[in-house]
Amino acid sequence: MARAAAKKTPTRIQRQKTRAILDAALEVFSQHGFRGATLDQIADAAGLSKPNLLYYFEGKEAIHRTLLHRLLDTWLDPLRQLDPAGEPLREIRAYLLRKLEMSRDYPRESRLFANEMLQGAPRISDEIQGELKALVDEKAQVIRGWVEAGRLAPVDPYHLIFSIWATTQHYADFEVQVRGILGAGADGHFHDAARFLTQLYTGGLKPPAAGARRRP
Amino acid sequence: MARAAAKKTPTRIQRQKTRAILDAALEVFSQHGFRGATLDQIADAAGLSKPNLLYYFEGKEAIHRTLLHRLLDTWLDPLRQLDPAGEPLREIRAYLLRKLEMSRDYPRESRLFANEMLQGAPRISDEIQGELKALVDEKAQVIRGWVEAGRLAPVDPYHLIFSIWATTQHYADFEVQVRGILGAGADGHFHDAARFLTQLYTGGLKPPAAGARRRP
DNA sequence: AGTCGCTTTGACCATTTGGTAAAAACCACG
DNA sequence: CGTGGTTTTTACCAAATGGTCAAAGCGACT
Repeated sequence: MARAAAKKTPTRIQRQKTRAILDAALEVFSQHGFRGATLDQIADAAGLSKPNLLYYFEGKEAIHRTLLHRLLDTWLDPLRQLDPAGEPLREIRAYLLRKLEMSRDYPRESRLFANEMLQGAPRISDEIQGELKALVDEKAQVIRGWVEAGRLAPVDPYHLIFSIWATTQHYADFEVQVRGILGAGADGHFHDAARFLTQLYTGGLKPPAAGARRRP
Repeated sequence: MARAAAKKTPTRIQRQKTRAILDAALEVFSQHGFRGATLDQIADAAGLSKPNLLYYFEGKEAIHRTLLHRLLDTWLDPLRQLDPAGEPLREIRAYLLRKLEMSRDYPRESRLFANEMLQGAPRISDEIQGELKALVDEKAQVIRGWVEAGRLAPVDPYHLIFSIWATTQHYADFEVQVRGILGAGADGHFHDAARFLTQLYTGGLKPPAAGARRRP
């Protein structure tokens, strides 16, 4: 009994099917949430029969858990790259843009994560209070350092990070709303979002001084 | 057969039970999503039996639909109050704070809405492209006017609104994450959030000019 | 007190859904 | 080409779930 659980070198077919299943599951889970998704849907999307699906994974939970674990790593990458040695504003802007790109390129992952958070993170609360918190604490320290050195306006590092998460992930998680309001037009809105957010974080909304309009 | 559907004046009991049901349903739907919620859970939370529950509502969908419809109205109120005659920055800040308060005081509503968006808004896509879009278009026009009058930095009105939604609702929708990172301490973080967001939208992150630290 | 209409209950159903068992089909490798 | 392990399928379950129905209970008003 090989049963995917085994740690032996996986067969070509095993790797192949496992990937297909995870991809299908990501699609389904991210759209319907854990309970809303059914094994039949996933099996169908993966092009397998339900029992066949269960040959590769222990059960529904196992698939979901696997997805979530893999996701967290990718998800935190942009923040990991925040360079303490870099120029503060530039670093933050770069981080923001990386996150925005992730929302554009991996909306399903974003929604999977959002779903889990909404339900109270019953399946990854450990990672949140562990891995995630550790990284955020570390980077918050970096930002605090910048503030104390007078290289950044005196802001709360944690809420700064939250706001970046919120604004960027919004474009993936609330995509229907965004499209519904902007019109179903091409995805050009990601470009506009990048421009807007850059300006917001850099300069705020204060109007340019009265006499100085057009070219500073 | 009275069946709550009837438009006649509702009985005292009818009003009372209907309220209890909707409140219970809000609790359950907002935490588990539409498919994740069960009639038994809702009936239980409302203190009724399942058949009794179904005496007041046509079915699961009907309850959900009712909640969503009522919600939308409350939800858009803060934006409706944005006053075209007010001072731009002050108006936007006030709007932001109103939204933040809603996240603090009505997190369940926020999550219900978020859940629906995540699933692709299958049950309120009409309202989004209708009522909601109309209001947003109107207020975006107001903001655009402020920009053109040079009373506000030249920003995209739509993305400005999106960012306000995102940052404020984040505190309700991702509450577990926020608490997990900040520590389960008192809800003081809403105060900090208000302070941070005010600063972000007003002045951005640029550090104060070198010589000018402490008192402008 | 009696009665008519609103409210509640208990017993049931049909479907859906996560999951299992065992046989059949397949495939790589000697 | 046969054989041992890997995959896949067919046939089933038991539990959960949305929903129905008819009978019983209750309450307000005459």
